Amino acid sequence: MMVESASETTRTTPSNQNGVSSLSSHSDGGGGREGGSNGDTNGEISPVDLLHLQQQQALQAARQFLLQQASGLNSPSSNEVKQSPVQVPVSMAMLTPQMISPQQMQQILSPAQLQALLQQQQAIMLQQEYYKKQQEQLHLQLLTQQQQQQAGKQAAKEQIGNKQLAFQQQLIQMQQLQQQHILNLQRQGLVSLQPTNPMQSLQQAMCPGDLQQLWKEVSGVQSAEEALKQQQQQTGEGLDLSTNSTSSSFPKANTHSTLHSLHNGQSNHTPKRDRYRDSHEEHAGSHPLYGHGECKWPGCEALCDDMGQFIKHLNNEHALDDRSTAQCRVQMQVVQQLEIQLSKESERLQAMMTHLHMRPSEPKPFNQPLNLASSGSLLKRESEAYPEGLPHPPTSAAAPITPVRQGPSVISSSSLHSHSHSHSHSHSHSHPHGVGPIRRRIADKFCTPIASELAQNCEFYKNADVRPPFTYASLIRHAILEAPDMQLTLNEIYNWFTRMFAYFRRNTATWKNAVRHNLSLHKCFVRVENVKGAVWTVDEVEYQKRRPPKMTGSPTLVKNMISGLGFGSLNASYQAALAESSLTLLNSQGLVNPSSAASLNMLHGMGHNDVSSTVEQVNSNGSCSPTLSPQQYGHQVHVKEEPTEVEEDRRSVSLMATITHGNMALPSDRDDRDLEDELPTDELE
DNA sequence: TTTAGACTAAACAACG
DNA sequence: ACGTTGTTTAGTCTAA
Repeated sequence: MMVESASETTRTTPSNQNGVSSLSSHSDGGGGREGGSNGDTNGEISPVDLLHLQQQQALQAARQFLLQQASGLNSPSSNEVKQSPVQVPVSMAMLTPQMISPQQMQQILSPAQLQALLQQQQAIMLQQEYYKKQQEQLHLQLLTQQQQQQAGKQAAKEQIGNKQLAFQQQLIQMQQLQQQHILNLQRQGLVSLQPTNPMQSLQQAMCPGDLQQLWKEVSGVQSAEEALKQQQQQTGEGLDLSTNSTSSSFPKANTHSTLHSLHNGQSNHTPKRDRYRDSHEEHAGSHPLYGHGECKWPGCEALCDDMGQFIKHLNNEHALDDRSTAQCRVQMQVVQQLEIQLSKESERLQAMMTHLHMRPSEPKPFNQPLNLASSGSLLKRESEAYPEGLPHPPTSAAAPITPVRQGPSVISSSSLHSHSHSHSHSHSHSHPHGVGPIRRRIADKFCTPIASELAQNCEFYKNADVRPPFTYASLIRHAILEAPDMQLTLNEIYNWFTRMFAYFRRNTATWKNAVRHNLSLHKCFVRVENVKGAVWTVDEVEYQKRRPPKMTGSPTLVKNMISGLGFGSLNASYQAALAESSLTLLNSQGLVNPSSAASLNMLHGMGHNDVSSTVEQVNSNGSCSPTLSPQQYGHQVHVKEEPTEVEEDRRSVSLMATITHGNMALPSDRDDRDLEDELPTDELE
């Protein structure tokens, strides 16, 4: 029967996550918009080969790096990350804002940039070596101190212990610094190849609030240690262990670091050079987090003589706590970014080679990363619908395209999220039922890819009673396109709403009325008489006709949004936007089936020549009138007559949106159909 | 200030 | 008679 607000989720809604408050900081950076940097490679063979080689090198390096990073995620406790008490907000903070820009930035790495990235990775390796050497020195110092201790007996025990503590904390700080530095370099490599300050580029890539939150979690230990170290420096040698354990204002982290240090100290009697002799033991009892005699936990590198000691260390030092959880998240992010970059670069390579009529050396082994396989149903279907027979239309089309008028899809949903929430929140008072109007303009203005946004924040909307920042029309369209046959009955649309959004599990009469109203009002929704009854489909052409071209590619808007997101380099950002648009076009065009090429052309003929609308049109479905079989057309009852209307959400689906489904901080993202069983709402039709 | 889009509310009709 | 589905109109709010 009715979907009578079955589960009135009364959980506290993190409605106002104080994220980025204003997108519209009117700081006109005034940077010149430069065209896409990736020029055509229609030169001779040698540059082409060079490109190819560079791409291959980049892929190889990324692959290796990815493997290293991914192996670090196989921690036994990794599955328990979701137990974080602030699961939804934290995951949101992780997923949404700071993920967008670097990932989309990385799409535009030119071959030269790729090479620079390679060099940076080599630099990372060198710096890792440097850190390791420094750590070794520290270990050696500790070792000599221990020997001195034993020689000097217990007279100066406390004092030496303090020295040891200082060294140990120095060591830990070094490790933390190393981890942080590596992360920074990675992000820097993904975001910008300019040799700027790592933290600066990191901040460019992430929203300040989230950056702060993330690093607050991750570097909690470090900050504690820094405080401790400062304390030590101030008090000289007068800090004893008791003081250490009692005076710290970071009890948890401090306890951890102390244990950590002590543990390191205990295992110090095996110098690093000796550890390499025992490398054969590591293979006896292999553990993904154990290698070369040390703990591979990010930022740890504690020395463990054997597997048993390592297991002990793992259980003691890396148990399920906030710190481990935070580190896990960071590692997850690293892996995600690398995976995304890998897939992007693979695709780019494929496109380049196809464009140059070269045969791929390998049949796209990394074209579909693992996480992509477990993505949302819509995108999964789209990826499954990848036309193998087609000569990969993106390749020839994407490279020459200079999407000058492209709306900044690169900005997309990142900062929109919290903004929209606060927005709808601020207006909910005017509606007695708490059903504030969906702030359509938000999604419209900022070119939110609804698929991306939904894919990213799927779990959030499912659980939090937060109004999604999309119009009813876009939501309905998304629901319909997500359906297996791209058609839904009204009741199924209802169910999709209640399934996907906790917000729509109450005030059913209101929003259902709105859904029906939208279905009837908008010409893009076509009612089709089916065997079982009436179903609703989406007419993509009509849907695309609804958008006004006025906003597309507004330079001031682009600049505002870029500056509002805190991008440091406007040129780089804009190039990223340009390349993003072309790349998303590339990505989504790969999903085009032959029949949709006509609609594509038709759209161009209709004057919708901006890339974004084309991309959305293509990616959302692939055919103009989705899945209308001839007899369905024959039974079509009613075609509404509606003047052209405007609708938001015609952007591209970025692959990264699907990547985030692999986020393990979130519950496994099953198919939507599976979720229907969970909800006590009506599926009884 | 005007205008257009989106939302809410409601009336109404058709249908099972 | 009742609930669902679908259409239509009116009013309000917001942003351009």
